[in-house]
Amino acid sequence: MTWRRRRIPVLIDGVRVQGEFATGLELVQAIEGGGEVVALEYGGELHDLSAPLGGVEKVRTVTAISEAGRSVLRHSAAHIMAQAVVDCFPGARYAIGPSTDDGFFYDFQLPGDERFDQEELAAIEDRMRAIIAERQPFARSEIGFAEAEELFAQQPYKLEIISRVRAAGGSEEDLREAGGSDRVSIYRNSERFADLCRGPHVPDTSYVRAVKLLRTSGAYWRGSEANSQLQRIYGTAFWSDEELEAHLLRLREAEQRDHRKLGAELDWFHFPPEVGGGLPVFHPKGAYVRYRMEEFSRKQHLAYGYQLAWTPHIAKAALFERSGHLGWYREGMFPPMEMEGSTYYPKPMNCPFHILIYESQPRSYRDLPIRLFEFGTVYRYERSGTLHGLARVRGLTQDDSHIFCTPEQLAEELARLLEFVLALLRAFGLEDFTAELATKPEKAVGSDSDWEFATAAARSALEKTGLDYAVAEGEGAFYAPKIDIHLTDAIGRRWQVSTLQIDLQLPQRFDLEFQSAENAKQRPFMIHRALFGSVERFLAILIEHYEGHLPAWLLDEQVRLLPVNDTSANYAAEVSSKLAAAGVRVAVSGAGEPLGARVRRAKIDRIPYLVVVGPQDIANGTVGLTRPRSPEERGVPLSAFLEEVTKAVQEPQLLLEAR
RNA sequence: GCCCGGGUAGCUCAGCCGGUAGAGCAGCUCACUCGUAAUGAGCAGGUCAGGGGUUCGAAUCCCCUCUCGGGCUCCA
Repeated sequence: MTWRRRRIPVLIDGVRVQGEFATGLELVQAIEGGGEVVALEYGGELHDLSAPLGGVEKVRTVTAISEAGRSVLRHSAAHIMAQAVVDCFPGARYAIGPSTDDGFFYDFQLPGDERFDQEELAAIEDRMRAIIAERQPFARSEIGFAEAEELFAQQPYKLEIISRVRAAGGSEEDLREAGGSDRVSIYRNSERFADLCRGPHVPDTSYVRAVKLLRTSGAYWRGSEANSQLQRIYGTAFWSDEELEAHLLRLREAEQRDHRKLGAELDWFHFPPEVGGGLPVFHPKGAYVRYRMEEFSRKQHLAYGYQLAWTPHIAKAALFERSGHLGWYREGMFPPMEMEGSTYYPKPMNCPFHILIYESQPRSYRDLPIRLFEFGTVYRYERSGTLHGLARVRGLTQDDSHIFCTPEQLAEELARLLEFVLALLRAFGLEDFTAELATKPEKAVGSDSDWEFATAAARSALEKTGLDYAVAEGEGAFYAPKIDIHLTDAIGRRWQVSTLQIDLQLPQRFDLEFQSAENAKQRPFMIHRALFGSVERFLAILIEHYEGHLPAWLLDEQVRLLPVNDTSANYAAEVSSKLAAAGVRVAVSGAGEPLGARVRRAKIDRIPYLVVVGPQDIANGTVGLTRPRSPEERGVPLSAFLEEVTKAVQEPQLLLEAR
């Protein structure tokens, strides 16, 4: 196909460029920094640089270091890996190989159902480098179904994809996916390797400068256990070695922050096999941190118009039948227990219990909103392979609350709630949040008008806070639109913490009502919400975010006093009792061991304030002070030290005006 | 649950081709009294995850179970 050369100017990233460009490649060669461009965006889609420009007048460049550019680069790296695997394992079948947030993967089925091992990974990586050095072009072409089926005759997974595209036929989306109603697109790197792919790709393999294969795992075809398990290889690729190194460093850092490792090192908790997977026991120091977290939270809730509730860990089957949990959440529940002819279940959620409190007496509009709060421990069956330290457990404590309000109050309650969530999270020193509004999924209960009403309330609450939020269309629970709060930690990882859900189902199932001002029976709205999410998971996030150096107010030991020698012991005791009198939690580590060893111990224990006192301090009325993650400072006057530390270890103040 | 990799002293780990177990740290005892990340010496510490099998002989090889870790979300 030939295209007429164009003389009219093209707008590149908003800048007018004059010239004759048949393809994107020619175009980017004409601009500064064009060598780092891996694809172009026009007509709302990404395109190969090699694609003919046709009548395009406006383009945006996609550079290798942009997020979209990285995805292109990594997707190309995935193809290179597949080619390398096919080279190393003739007869290997390749399934799918997308880019991911941090890299890419590709799934394979090896001849004789072989698995990859570590040395083979290195060999594949070497082979990839050879392919990269060959500068193989990523050549796109479009072929008919029949031709594609012939080309991929030995590739059953590709055939399956082709037949799906073929069957999908008419819909807009499928046409876009497949690049045409009667054709599919393929990329050919060399005579030896072609892959079915929508693209785009970098112009040739040499664009993939820095690549690293990371791990292998099993993965089901199309993610379903009903299908065969394939061998997946994860890798990552960057535009430069420096970027790759920085990424690998970040991975090592993340390992250092692993709350499971730090939890053991700090002696905060562990998971005894005797108790069972996903069931943590908290040791004194870890239990203390929990206690502080929970007490702080309780205090804030009480000041902010919540009432406490307390409910048991198990209940009869009838309650969960009525709530519907036995219908739609049965697989997430622990198995039942029989006693005195009744069947009991450990609770997977607290809501049914709070509803029983609501309906324990007739309610008037004057009573609403009713906000019930509880640290409720729930039990959920999580598959053994999904358990992960405190971040994914089978017994967890939610800082759970259910708010019952009138329809008129809903928007205001949500706005208040969001304000409260953010204030609470900020009190723990967390700052970087985003929100996600999840809307009605295809399979949902409740009327459209209720969904619209609830979703609009959620949206207006989000607008009010000014928080950045994304809308996840159709991602809501079947019974509720929800707002999820995500937080970005110190090394850029995203965690979901709080969740706010507007329940459209339970008030109906339990036939909840209140007496309105017009003396009519009306149904209340119900909001579920957890701010920490779960205490366990939130603690895990704090540990990883702070690398174990949690804010002092949460710790059972805020100051450790180290007398240099025994003659300093009395002075240390004096300083210690002054601190204790001021409400500071302090311990003394006497001169039984050399000072260096005791300092080391205190640092490993991550005690925020380290205080060394010796003869010079006795003479001058001073202390030697090491603040969190700071160098030591000698000769700090005792009074100044007391004032500073007493202030620094204080719990955060009340967050919001009480209501 | 499934795939892969582990499980040796409280912790971190060594232990080859099968010959019946070793280090550092932690612990205990004694000495040392010290100014910011390990003072020295001594002592004690093990059903090599559990069970079965092969073998003259198993931490080591084979099978089963338990348990821990990496994945199983990203759809050409």
